[in-house]
Amino acid sequence: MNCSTNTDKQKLILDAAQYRFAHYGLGKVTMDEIATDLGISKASLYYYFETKEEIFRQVIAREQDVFINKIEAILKRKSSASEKLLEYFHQHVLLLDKLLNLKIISLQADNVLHPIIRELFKTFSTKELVFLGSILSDGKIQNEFSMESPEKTASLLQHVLLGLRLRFFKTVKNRDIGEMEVKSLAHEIKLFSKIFLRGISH
Amino acid sequence: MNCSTNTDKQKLILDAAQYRFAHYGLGKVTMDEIATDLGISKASLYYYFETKEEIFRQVIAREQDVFINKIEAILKRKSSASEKLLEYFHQHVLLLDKLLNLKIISLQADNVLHPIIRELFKTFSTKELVFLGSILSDGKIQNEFSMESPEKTASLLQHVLLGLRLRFFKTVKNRDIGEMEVKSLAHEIKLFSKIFLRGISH
DNA sequence: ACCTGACTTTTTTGGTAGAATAGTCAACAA
DNA sequence: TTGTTGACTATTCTACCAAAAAAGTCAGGT
Repeated sequence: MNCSTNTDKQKLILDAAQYRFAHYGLGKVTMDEIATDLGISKASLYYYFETKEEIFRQVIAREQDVFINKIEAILKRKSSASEKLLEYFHQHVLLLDKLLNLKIISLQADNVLHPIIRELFKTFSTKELVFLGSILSDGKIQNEFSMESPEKTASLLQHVLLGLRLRFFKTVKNRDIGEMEVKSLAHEIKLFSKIFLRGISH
Repeated sequence: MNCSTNTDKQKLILDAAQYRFAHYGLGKVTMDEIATDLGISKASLYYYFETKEEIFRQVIAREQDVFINKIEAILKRKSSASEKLLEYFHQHVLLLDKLLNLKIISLQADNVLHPIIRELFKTFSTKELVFLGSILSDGKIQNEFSMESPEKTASLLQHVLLGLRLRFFKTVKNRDIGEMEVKSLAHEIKLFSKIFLRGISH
């Protein structure tokens, strides 16, 4: 679950694994390769981690942790709800970039994540939804936003963001996604955020 | 390309094929089945249509034609740009329902449409974009809407709609999508349309 | 406590034979 | 001439298996 209780050695392994995953994705990285990168044997990896999947899981978990922490820091600020939302959009794009490099969000259609990793995304998504809901709810209370249901609006917002991403991957899919492509998506999200904010402003 | 120049017999074939596709999808319908439904031989089908794929293409084309016609009718009305947009959203959901029944939008991940059918969707998408662009552009000229680029906004709108759809299919995927599920998506699109309209209103 | 080579088990891959289905055509009928 | 067909061929899908690759285990060494 947590990744803060990892030993230094475990962190080194996660680093090496992350480097490999970033290049080739989960399916195309072998335990032997990771081990060789670290100058140890494959069997040693199993001393520190139960399975290969568990390593992958923790690599994702680390990135998500970073995101969640940043997000919680945003919530504590004294800025307006609008500014918080904009900052959220920004961090959202940054996280996407990270996960993209890890080939976690499969660009291919065969996006069959193992249940455990799916679960990770699910709990992450839940946290994110709570976060969005509280920004919107706060904004409503402060008379900065105007909407019927902050919960439903938060859900919509989350769905639009995920949707734009999916749409994007679907059409780009061929060739690797480079910086330029991510910029393009970021740009679209920016335009959306403007209209959206205006749409819920009081 | 067109399907208005079809003979009566061809229309009957398309009807029979559509009925089958609606139940089982392209992959699970054989030419023999369609032929048997019509009480003719498979060879006869090839007298009227080049390939099985061509039949499927024309089935889709018919539905898209209906949509485009309705859309063009909307454009000619004297209603406000906002009302036109809302009507567009409405028709959009209806079309989705139709195509869903035809199992055209695959709910599975393996959404590998044949290039020809992909092309069909592409030209459809282009028409749709022009349509959206002109509504937004008109709205801007009439000082009803306020935005920097109607073209980019139209594109965003299209992407959001497609994205919400993709997101929806991805999460529902298991089991067939029934009326209830479509209602749920329609509901979300409705909420989006409210916020979006407010976001671009002058 | 940490590490490893040698091992077993599981998963992936590639090929292939047979079945299912798309698509063709010469001949027949209206 | 237009439409139809049974019998044909060509292509694609499926089920299967054996070999290769990779995951995962373990007894024993430092």
